[in-house]
Amino acid sequence: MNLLPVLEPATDEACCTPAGPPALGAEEAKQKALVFKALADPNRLRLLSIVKADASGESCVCDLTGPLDLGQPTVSHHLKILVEAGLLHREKRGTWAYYSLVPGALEQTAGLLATL
Amino acid sequence: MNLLPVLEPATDEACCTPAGPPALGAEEAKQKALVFKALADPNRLRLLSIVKADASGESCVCDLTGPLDLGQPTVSHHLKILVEAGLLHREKRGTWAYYSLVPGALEQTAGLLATL
DNA sequence: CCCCAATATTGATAATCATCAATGTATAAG
DNA sequence: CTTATACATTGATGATTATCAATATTGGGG
Repeated sequence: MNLLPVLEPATDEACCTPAGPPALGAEEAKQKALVFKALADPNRLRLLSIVKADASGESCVCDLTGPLDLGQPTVSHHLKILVEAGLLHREKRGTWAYYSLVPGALEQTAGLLATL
Repeated sequence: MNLLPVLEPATDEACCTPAGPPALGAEEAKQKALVFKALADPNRLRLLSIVKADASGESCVCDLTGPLDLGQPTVSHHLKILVEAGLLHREKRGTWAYYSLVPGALEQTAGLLATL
């Protein structure tokens, strides 16, 4: 049975750094960029904002085409991008599709910036 | 458009809300999208990460063209976008240009998500 | 002054994207 | 079954973007 070194291992080259990740890998960066790509459009930011501001916590497409000055297919397209980015959740009830914020998704995205 | 079922408790709907902004205006959204546009590229995320990970807190262009598989003009272009977004600071000393994180910029960007 | 190294800018090109018109799909009502 | 409504998908188009090659600019020696 070997004993643990009493002092810090002097041979370790990374003994004093706060040990953040050395850098962002190519694949990791590509993955994180996907979320920011979804946020990199003014109309998509407004969609998130409207859904978030709604008292019921969810909005249907017909409630979203009005505030934005966009056609219905364009709004559907943006909503799909937000769903694929993991920011919105889609639930179909009857003829309507209700979109709501994925709980914690915005906070998790904010966390991505801290762990760059 | 559609009628919502009135099943909610309906107690204290106005008195307890934190009174966040009702929604995001078009101009405000356009402004916020600019920052996320700058973050919506894998190579720019890696640039930020490398600058942040550097022990000295700053990196010159010659330190950034290696890790990324990009030419020098492309790296300069990305750095310019990050500077214009208010995320990086540029300081020229001699022939070299040193880039460093703008203090608090990442945290402030994270805050944008909370105030959507 | 001339030359070299580090970085920035310009111009061109291919790829991605936002938008709309037209069409497709599913569900509810009659 | 037929029709209408809510939403999604497709195809096309104009705009934006990422990248590189070539060139310009800046600053430091000789």
